[in-house]
Amino acid sequence: MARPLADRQDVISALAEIFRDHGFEGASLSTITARTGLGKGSLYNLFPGGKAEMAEAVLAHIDGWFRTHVFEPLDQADGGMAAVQAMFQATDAYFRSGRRVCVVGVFALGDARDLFTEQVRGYFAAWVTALAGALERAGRDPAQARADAEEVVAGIQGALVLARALDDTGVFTRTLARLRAGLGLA
Amino acid sequence: MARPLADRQDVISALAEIFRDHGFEGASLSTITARTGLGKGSLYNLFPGGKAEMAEAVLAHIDGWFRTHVFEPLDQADGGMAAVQAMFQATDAYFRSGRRVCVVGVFALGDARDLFTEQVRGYFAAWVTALAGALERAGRDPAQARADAEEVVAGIQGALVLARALDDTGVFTRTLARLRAGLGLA
DNA sequence: GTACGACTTGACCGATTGGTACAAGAAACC
DNA sequence: GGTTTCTTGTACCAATCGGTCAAGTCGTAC
Repeated sequence: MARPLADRQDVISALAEIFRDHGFEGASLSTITARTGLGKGSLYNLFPGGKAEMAEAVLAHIDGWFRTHVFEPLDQADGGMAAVQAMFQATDAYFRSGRRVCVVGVFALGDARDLFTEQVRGYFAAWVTALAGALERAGRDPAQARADAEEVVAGIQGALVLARALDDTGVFTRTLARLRAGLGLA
Repeated sequence: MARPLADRQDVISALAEIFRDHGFEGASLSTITARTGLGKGSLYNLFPGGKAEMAEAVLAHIDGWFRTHVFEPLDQADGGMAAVQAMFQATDAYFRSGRRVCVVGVFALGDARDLFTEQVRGYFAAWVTALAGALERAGRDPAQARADAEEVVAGIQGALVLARALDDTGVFTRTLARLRAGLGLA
């Protein structure tokens, strides 16, 4: 146990970018070894479960990030819209205004969904629920709050698809602004 | 040249469903032969370019469908909103209320985007442009029309992601209704 | 300095990938 | 029936896939 355990987090971050760019099937072990700089042995030492465990770690990492930076602030929101505003800012920063794409979204559309059903479902469900809760506390009736929340989350995901397809980050920025405006935010 | 050319269209339709379910990388030739019922020989006879040509044919097929059923009606719209209404209906029918996912969207997020950049870009660009045009003729100023069009197309794509992730077609139906309402439609 | 053990490496494994070659089969004309 | 033309299944190919593992490397403890 000599080693300082090093950089599991760094590896996971690198893996996240790889899965983001190539999807689950598209990320071959050779790409992974090339872009992480680690040999297969090291990878299987860190993730004995292979690619599936790597992807799981990435999903857990993302889930953790969103939980602390997005979901929990929304959960703790009092009746104001500050947390919702903050969510938009965090989202824009995280996705780099549409230059980055959502790994969970990529998995959701691809074959990988069947392997990670629960984590994919959980991520989006948590997001919608947290946002709906905050909107409800801000005065909307429950049904409206949920509908608005779904529209925002779907809008963000769709904007990512469009931004990537058109190779135009403007779409993402504009859509985010429209969604914000739709909730009555400046 | 004896054969009546048979069923290329049928094969393309089957291929579309395969790529829809598995993405480009995920659709292996063995799945394709299994689900189309055709041997490799037949497939390479129909599509000498292999998987790439199959995907291209699928994209072209989809593009054709949307052109005749969505884009052109929008282009020919007079000042009314009937064509926009029709678009929503056609979209809901095509995506089976979210049970089906958008092949072009799947390609856009995955590795395949780099192989089919132009077709992916073209599809979404045509959709946004056609819708924006119809909205503009219905009285919106150009910038607003384009923003609204982007929001609708992004919203649809995002709703597909969400519906698939949550395994809940309700999300798709509700989002479509909200988007319609946002344009002032009943 | 030596022994230990966590970590890394890269050759190697069988399975599967996309793609090719080709012989057998089926359909239309004579 | 014979011939020609096209279509089909299948055996095969090199390359690559995800994954394994024996052979090391190297920092630390003694």
